[in-house]
Amino acid sequence: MAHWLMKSEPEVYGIQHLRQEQTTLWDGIRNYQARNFMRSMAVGDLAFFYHSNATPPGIVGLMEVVETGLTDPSQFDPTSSYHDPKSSPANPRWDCVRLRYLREFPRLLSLETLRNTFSVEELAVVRKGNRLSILPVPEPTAARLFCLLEG
DNA sequence: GCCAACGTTGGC
DNA sequence: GCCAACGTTGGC
Repeated sequence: MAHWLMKSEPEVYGIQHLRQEQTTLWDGIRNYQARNFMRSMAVGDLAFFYHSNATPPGIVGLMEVVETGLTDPSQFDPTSSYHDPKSSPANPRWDCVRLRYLREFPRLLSLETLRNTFSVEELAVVRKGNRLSILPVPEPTAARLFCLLEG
């Protein structure tokens, strides 16, 4: 069982939206590296929900991967801002996964605290200018995150 | 609003 | 295949 960090802007889709819906398709990922990380996810993996473009940015909750290998439907939708004209149902290029709400942490764990706690090797999100919206979290780092978030 | 980081595109 | 131009992400 692996751990991940997944970013979303709270004003677009935040942890509160997921708590209301309980499950969601994590669609709209249009970066090959992030897509490939989604492709290597397995059912039962856990993902830290990270609020980006927030004040302050940081980890706010926990999700579980409940379905993998899904084709992102928004790539075929001409009215969607995620529409990809180079993609077709016969040749889809973007995947997504389905996630389930697990819980919200009692306090946000800010990027500033993460930077003071982890090196870039331990947690890639602390690297300056990191734009990847989906990142793997090494197991030792995941264990320390749970201590910080719930201890 | 600014800017650093960096992926993508297109000319050659 | 190189590289400049451009666009996007996201912190500050």
